[in-house]
Amino acid sequence: MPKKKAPPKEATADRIRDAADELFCRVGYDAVSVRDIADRAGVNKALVFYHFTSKADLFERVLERYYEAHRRALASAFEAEGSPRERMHRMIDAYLDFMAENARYAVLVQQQISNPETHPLVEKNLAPLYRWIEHAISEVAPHAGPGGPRQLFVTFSGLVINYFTYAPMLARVWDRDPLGAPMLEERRRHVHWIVDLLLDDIERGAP
Amino acid sequence: MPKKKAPPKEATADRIRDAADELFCRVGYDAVSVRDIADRAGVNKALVFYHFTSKADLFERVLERYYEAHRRALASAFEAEGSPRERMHRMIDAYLDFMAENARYAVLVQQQISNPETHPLVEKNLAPLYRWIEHAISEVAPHAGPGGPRQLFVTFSGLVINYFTYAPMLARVWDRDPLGAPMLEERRRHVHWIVDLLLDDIERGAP
DNA sequence: TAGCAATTTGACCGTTCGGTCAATCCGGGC
DNA sequence: GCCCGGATTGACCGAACGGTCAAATTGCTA
Repeated sequence: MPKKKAPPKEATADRIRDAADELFCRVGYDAVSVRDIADRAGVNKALVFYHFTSKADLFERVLERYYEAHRRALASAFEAEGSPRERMHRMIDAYLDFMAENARYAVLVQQQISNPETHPLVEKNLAPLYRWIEHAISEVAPHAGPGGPRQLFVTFSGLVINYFTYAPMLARVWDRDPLGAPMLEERRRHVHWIVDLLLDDIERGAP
Repeated sequence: MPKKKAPPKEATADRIRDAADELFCRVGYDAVSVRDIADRAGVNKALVFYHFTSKADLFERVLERYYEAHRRALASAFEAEGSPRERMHRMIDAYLDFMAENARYAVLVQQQISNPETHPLVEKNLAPLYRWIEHAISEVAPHAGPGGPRQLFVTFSGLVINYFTYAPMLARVWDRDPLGAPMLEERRRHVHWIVDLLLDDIERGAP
């Protein structure tokens, strides 16, 4: 019975990557040391460099998993049947669900986008995803200009992701947990309300 | 003739703070060393610790200047005369102008908000500002719920600030400079278009 | 010109960083 | 029992970090 020769071996690399995931998301890339990651994973620091070539490589692996999950969530929501407007609403729901499940990802992606040092990674992973979203939006808002897909992409994306990046501060300003079910539902209804208002006005021939 | 005894002395601390400003905004707090700051300011590293008690203190000074300018820009725009809707539009214009002039501030503020380590600073500087904005919004959208000031605050704020945090990536995805005058104007019209649509629907008694 | 205080400097400190390496551990096939 | 290759370890490296300090410089007043 030729068993897999590495039942716990893959699990070790996974544990390291999971530990890195949580720490990177919580305090950012620079503020986390490889020692921190190894400690949290319960392994020797040198083992991190056995399974990953460098700290930057480990970071890329963490990001790639998120990017791929992000892309799959949006694509499956948008590519199913229904009117363009229905598919847009479904895509926004999928984006909200994905962010609610991976709240820490919002911080990582904002860090990535705004840091010029990591732009090769952004170009490889995020830019194609965002080109695809902009294309999807152009199905419901075909015209260029202030109401066109270029601006709507930033707006729709910000409506969702900004809520999660603001969440730590909102928890202090409000008296309720912004990531709890009631507030998430309120946000969801808010975003859909806006999307419908914008699409209504665009169908009406504006602006 | 009793001159000021420090014509270039204040300028030294200012040069250090300006150098720190640019570097912190460009690559973030952790990725900048005190040596980098001193080199860019053209002074000895020890001089940084003569004028500021620590690297963290220097960072706070940089942030405070932005927070204060941010607060003044919004307050003067909103507190002048006009209907609530006019004042809301003016406030958004002031926010856009402020961000266009201090594009790097958007990155710093997002970093601050999403990093739990710096929450004492956020509580002291940002939270009061954001409480004030939410109160201002409640003048034009008094009702709670999905169309209420709580959600509108996140939305309006994100409509503006997210454009600037995304700018480095948008410059790669689009073929035009998102911070150039034409695209900034397109964004401005886009945001005002949305604000009017939302306020129209709220006045109509929704949602 | 002497003296004093504020400013500026270079040399230095202990710590932590990312990364390397030889040595050890361990389970499966002969 | 032995060996072998992948997995794991502790010890170690040079570099860079934030921060300190005594000494030197500067500019003003007497």
